[in-house]
Amino acid sequence: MLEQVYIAEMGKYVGENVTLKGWVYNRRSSGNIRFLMLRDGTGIAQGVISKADVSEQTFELADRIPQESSAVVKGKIREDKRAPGGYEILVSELEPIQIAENYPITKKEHGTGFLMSHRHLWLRSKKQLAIMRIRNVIISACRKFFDSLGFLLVDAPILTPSAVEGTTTLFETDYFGETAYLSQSGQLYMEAAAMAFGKVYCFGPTFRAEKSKTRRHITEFWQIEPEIAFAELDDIMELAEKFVAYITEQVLVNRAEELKILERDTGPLENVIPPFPRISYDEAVDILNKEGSSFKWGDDFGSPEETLLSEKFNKPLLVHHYPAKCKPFYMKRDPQNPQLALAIDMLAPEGYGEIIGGSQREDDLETIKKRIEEHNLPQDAYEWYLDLRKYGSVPHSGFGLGLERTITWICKLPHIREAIPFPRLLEKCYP
RNA sequence: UCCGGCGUAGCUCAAUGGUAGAGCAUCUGGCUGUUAACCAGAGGGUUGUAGGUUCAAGCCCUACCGCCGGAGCCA
Repeated sequence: MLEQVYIAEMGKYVGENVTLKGWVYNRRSSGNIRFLMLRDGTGIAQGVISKADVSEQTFELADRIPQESSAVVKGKIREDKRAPGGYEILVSELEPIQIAENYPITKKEHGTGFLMSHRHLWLRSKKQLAIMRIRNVIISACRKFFDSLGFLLVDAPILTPSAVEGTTTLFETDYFGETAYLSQSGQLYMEAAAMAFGKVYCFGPTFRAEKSKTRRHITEFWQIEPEIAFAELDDIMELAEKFVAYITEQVLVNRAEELKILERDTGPLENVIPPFPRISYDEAVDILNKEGSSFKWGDDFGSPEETLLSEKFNKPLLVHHYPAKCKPFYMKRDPQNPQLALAIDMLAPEGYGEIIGGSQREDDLETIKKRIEEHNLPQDAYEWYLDLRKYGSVPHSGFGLGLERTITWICKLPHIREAIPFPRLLEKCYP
């Protein structure tokens, strides 16, 4: 019985001889006993090598095999309280696959610049694995949530002919002699899809060439964007609440171990239960001014304002009815007050800022034509978009959730760059 | 793009303007249950680059490059 067993499953094989395959994470020794920590992506196992049990070469190898060497280990599994994880393998054979060169990431601390330039290796460490496992649960939760509500997943194109906003923040690329742009949102296409299928969402990478150099920005990030025909602002506020609560719950239920590795205090996450506080932009401005901020009505919130606001509440915060002038052309104006847009943002707690942005969309043909003009956008690029208002236009609404910002908050990471396997940052595209 | 901080051993950091050090990693040896093991020893440096001030510069000045943080920007 010598087939490969994954470390996470070790406990099922107590007393049996098994084969583990993995990489040397660390090794320790004491006299005639050697301890080899082996990782395989599912966990870390302690291998015990006693001088009496193995050949001289194997014992010698166990003492010298460098960190991150790949190896096949055979031996008997047993339970032992002294082993991290409660189980260990009594090694009878140790077969190296490749002897690693000097591994640059050592057991002591490293600076961020160094780690980022070794991102391909940094991913092997415990915390990075924990983050990626949480990311995976969040992605599954997003899909499960919308699928279970009868939404249709519709993939938006990544190469697009036009900009949703201006053209300053787009990555440009040559498209057979024409200019194409990397998508910064699937939203306009989701509006078309919603008119076709009712309730839809897309889930894919989006790109922004902004020269933003903050802990909240990467140039390539993933968004989940639902769009719903006949839905109004209140409907998507409720949906956004349930959505974020579901994601949080899924992480708490399925990734308790990983949250512990990240030393994440789960108290604030357990509190993420609807209803969330909802305040209007006007009320938000009042709060800011009361806190001594010199923020003026009509401006959009920057990071300091978002942080200040979200720290006033112990749940995600919904802010609605923003001034129309700081929001994009497709948002519907409030019929009660045309100065305002029917827009919402959700700010994550603990100072993590905006994780959701959404709105009810403008559904009147003449109004949206006027908006396109006002924003100096090329009308011909939006002909197909205007068609949606010509053929059975209905009220509709949607929002986008930034995946990496959500991960950053749930894991309480110091910077968004750790929330994605290979972050693309301002002027940095390596590895 | 702007503001601030920092660039010293493979890594993380020390070093009044006066002989460049420590921990980890590496190498050698020791230790029969280690938990980022520990103990002893060894090797490892054109102090980011280019100028300048000074009897003397890792340290002071200028420029450039790089990294970090923040702002602006940002469905």
